[in-house]
Amino acid sequence: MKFMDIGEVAARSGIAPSALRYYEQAGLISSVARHGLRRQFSPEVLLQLTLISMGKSAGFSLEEIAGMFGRNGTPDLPRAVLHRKADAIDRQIQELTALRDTLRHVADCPAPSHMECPTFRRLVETAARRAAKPTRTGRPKPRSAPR
Amino acid sequence: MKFMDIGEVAARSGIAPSALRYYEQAGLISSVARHGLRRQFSPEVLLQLTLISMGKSAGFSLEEIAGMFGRNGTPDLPRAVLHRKADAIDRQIQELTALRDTLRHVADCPAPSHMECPTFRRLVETAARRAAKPTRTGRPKPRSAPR
DNA sequence: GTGCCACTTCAAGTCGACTTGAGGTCAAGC
DNA sequence: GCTTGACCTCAAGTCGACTTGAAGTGGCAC
Repeated sequence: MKFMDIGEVAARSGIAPSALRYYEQAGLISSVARHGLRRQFSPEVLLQLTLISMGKSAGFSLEEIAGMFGRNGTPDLPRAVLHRKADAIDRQIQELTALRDTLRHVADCPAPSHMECPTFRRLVETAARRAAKPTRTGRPKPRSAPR
Repeated sequence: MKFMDIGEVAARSGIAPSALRYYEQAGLISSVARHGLRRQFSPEVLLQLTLISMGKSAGFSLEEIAGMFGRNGTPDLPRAVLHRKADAIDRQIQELTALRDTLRHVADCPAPSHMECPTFRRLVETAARRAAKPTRTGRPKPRSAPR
């Protein structure tokens, strides 16, 4: 029965209390009880928060994450949907790989202007072709600087 | 000398004219001339826009992207910085891979509650441990829904 | 030469994901 | 029993990345 109040969850997860309240309101996590006014969280929530962080860094919105992992943190979607999400992530990994390779290439390529380097153009054009594939399910998103 | 005006760039790149003006203002792209009031873009810009899209889907902010690829689209950063960016992307690929594997696991695992499945917990905890590594350079970011 | 329409600028609005601030509550230690 | 400090709620603010709207401009087809 060792429950944590929001400050401890924040300390253990590295997520601000205000964000945790926001997540609760959004239905991503839930507190198991109150001690006076204070929310009490079960240790379980830390695992859920890890899942949420993973989803966020994958570029999913909180709404999408809520869709993947129900309020209790365990996904209750049809297998097919989950596999489609996984496929979307695979495509994103492809894109990231292309970007990483492009970056490493330009770091090492001695050509004066990369725009004229055939290897560079090939890397970018290949990425463009892949991105043009009309298989968009999970999508790229902006980031906001952590404050 | 075949320059394009903004509508054509938008059509070819799939990026809205308003966004292209915003990018120009942010110093991510530049028009080569004006035809009356109208901006004229060189075909080069399409490659730059691909680079920008890649960066965005990697979770970089426009400012970071502007830092990676100068106004002319070719990076002019020290090699070390570029390699560090690439390393950050590598870490993100790791995270995405973990999330994908977790998703595929829950799709196929017959356990009634994933929270009690040891494989599930191991996957998530491994990801948590990796995320806890204090090697943060490139960071995860939220996404806004495409409209 | 006139009308159309794709462009232009600039200010304001929107959206997601939080944070901040004001004002309030309450359990625990003294 | 009183203070303290960690929590509470609710409204408003912020930030990045755009979009929208109003009002104007100018090349080109007719």
